[in-house]
Amino acid sequence: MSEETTKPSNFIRNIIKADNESGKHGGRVHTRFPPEPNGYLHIGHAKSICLNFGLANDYDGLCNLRFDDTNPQKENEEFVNAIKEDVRWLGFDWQERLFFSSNYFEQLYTYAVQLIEQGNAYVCDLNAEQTREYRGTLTEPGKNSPYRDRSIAENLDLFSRMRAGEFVDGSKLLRAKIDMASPNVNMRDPALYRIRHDVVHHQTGTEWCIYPMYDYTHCLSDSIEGITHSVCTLEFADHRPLYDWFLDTLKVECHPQQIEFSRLNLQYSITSKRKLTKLVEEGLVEGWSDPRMSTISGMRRRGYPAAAIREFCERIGVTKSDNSVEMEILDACIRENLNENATRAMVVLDPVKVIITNYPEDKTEELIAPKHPQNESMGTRVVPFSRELYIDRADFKEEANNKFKRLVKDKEVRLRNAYVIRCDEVIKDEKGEITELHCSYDPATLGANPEGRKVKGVIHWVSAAHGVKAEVRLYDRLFNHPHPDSDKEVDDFTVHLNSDSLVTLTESVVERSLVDAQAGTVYQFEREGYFCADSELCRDGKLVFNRTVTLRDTWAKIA
RNA sequence: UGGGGUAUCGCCAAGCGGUAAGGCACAAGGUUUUGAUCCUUGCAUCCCCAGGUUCGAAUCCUGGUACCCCAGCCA
Repeated sequence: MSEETTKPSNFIRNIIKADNESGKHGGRVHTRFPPEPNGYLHIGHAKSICLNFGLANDYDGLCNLRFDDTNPQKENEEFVNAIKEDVRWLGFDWQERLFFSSNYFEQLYTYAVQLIEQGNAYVCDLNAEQTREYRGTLTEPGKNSPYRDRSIAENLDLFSRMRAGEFVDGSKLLRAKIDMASPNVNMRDPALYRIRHDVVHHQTGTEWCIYPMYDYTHCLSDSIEGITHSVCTLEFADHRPLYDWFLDTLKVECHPQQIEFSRLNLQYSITSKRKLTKLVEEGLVEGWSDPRMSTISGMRRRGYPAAAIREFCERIGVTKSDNSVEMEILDACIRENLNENATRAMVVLDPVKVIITNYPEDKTEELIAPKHPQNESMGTRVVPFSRELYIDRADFKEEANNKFKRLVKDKEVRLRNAYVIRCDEVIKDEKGEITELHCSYDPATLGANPEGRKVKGVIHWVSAAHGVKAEVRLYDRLFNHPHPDSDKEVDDFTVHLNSDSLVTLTESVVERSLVDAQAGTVYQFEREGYFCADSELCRDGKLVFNRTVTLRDTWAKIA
């Protein structure tokens, strides 16, 4: 795709268009997605991934995957691998451009030495608490560190000894010498390097005992990679002067442009890595890929198609304004995709037995049903019909007004893809619970409307002898508060956890064609919703389906 | 008068001085062997507020107001 694109405009695309016209970066577009491997990616990252890779794609540019791995205490290889898998699954390709900030540690060290030589950085002996005190507050300027005016020679010596491991953690810091009175606290002599012994970095092992800070590392990594547009979220806008300061002060050739956009806030979910980590670590969910999680791996296991997530990221747009996106937009994207692509099936979630009293006991018909009612090319499936069936308990009432378009005692209903039946008798146990419905079928109604009467209701069913038992997991939103992580009334967001977010059905019966369901495949269980064969729980012939999303249900609103 | 950012329909969001796109949601019809899908129609005389400039302002100017972010040796 070139610049002549149909994608909706946004302010970043406008900047790129203007840059391309003025020749600012030589007409190049080179972005990067820079995750820190300290957790799994979530829907907010998906927005950033789609933006960065999408921009590169639309303007014939490139997008790198770069792990921002400067804090070995929180990072590990598991996260690196999970992130790569998620980005790839989302449909993006970094080709040979997989990088780590740690690839540049040596270069970064050299730049730091240059800063010291230029008199732009110094080694500071203040401890953490003192550093904070010297920094001042938002409304009061800070004051200069007593170590600020060490000689260049002393700084050079100290810094090389920091690297050599002569000093203990926290005893020294390399700091930029900028302005302790800056109204922007980020400019008050920010830390460049801290000392960290006793940690093994997932990429560099124990080679280093000093690690560079984000602000220092990020801009230079961008510059080294020849990034043109360094897109990040709004909270980094205050860091932009620092981003530019490092690049200007070091007089590097490539000076990328940092552009900030607002992060996604999805209602009834959480997009904070720290809080998602808490859910996992405290066992409040079944791991990072729990289908209720807003993680990419959770959504994948839930059955959300990658294309639907990409479409969602497209629809919500990119701006700098605070937002609160309704879950309905995501749901609409999921349904739109799955309605078009998912094979149809009949599944009885909560079975009650139906006996067709006028149907021969030993007979079975192999009825043919389309895999998709609007798309013949998807083919057909065989649905066995016999004397004993299951229908859903919710699809029967002994008495109901004619708004209830399902089975009612002494009334008729259409069995989807099969015959019209009438309920003649209701059998109950001693507790009054319905155990069987005795019905009669009209043999003339297979693929034809009954003579002289209209049957408007259609319900789904499964042949008792041919259906297969399965576990069905009904998922709902994980939280029952639209903004669980910004409710100032409570001190712990977990109080907003929805206790009904998972309802497990163990007695469901699926039609025979589903026994071979491949993990990850999403089906439409007609009249119920979209369900995905679980990738972790379908084992040894056991069938487990996750509800991806329900069908739109206008009846539920009325009833 | 610490700094930075944002304010257009319930939600998201175009708009860049020429007279308010689109999507979601919602409402009303039609088709339908999924109360699904699909189709049709409706849905901001008004763009945070108040002044001003202009033939003309959501777009420019001035002054307010509200909300978000920043004081990690996290990113």
